[in-house]
Amino acid sequence: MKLSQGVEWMLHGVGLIAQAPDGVWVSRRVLAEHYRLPEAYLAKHLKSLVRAGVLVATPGPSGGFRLARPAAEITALDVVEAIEGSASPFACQEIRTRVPGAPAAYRRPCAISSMMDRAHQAWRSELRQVTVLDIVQMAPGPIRERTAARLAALAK
Amino acid sequence: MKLSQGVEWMLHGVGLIAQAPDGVWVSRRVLAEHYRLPEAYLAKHLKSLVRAGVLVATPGPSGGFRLARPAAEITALDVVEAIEGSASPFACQEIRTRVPGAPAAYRRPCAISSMMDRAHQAWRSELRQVTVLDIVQMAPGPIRERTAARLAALAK
DNA sequence: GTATCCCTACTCGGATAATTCTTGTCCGAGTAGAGGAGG
DNA sequence: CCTCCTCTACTCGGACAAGAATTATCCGAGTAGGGATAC
Repeated sequence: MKLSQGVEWMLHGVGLIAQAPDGVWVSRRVLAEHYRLPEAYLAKHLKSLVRAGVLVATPGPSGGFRLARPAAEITALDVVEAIEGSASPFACQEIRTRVPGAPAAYRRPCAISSMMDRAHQAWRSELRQVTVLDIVQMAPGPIRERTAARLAALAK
Repeated sequence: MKLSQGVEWMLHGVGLIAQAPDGVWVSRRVLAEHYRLPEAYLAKHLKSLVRAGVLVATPGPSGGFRLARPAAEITALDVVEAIEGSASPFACQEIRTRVPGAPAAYRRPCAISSMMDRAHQAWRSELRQVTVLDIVQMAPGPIRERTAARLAALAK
């Protein structure tokens, strides 16, 4: 079980985009240089976030990305599932039906599958309780100020 | 994020082994035929469970596997982590330190990493609350009886 | 009939390929802004 | 001086390779049980 490293990139990245002043679009070039990440691969994950409705993109010079909704209304789960998908990591293949003498279709859902689903929901619940705004506010003040100054310089 | 299908195989498989009478060792051949699974690949996962101390193996004719502890003392988490490892699916690479002007080592842990860890712990907590005994007892009675009869036949 | 020995067959364990998914990269379509020319 | 046009440069989006992890397989080391043999 392994999460794509794009999850970390985008959780940080969305936090950065959230700090951009109104009217400023953060391009993937700026994002890549800010975190020293491969720009080409970053594009793939940003595209996923646009598809999921978390970010909005605009082309052309001074184009880039901004949040589709207020930072307080975007949860970490939205970001994670935009990249990883919302499917449970456990894919039940109903191997219990392959036991000789077992019915082809059980009445009750598989207990193991139910347990794994509960665990998955618990995991999602934790991520749903944290918003992008929370992530931004948890960064140390000095760092946040420096970032704000750098983003403001883009609006010139 | 995807779990190995071996997780499903082994959660069911350990449940089957748990139903074996004392002195009966369930071989991987029996297990593979019971669930119609590829025997060779099954071996890999069974080996992981032995390494993790969940199962005990013995070679030779009428050899096989049995539980290393009472079924009530083995949790689903033990089985899952025996196969998938206990590491968090989120591997924080501290990209926050790559931001220009950021300190090389922060005092506080990364907020995003902490959040992902909390989610992982919530996931583990759910799986820790279910024991192998629970899994066995959740199976329908008729199925359980038929399985018990099949396992008893191995002791002849 | 009983004990001993040998041999067969079955078990698990580790080392070795094939396949799928993640990772990584590139180039093309489209657009906004700047600069120059004309009025 | 203002307006319009053109052109450039920058943006995102989709299609295309490389690497890693999972999936799948095989064969060898070792052991317990059964059968034959000797007593």
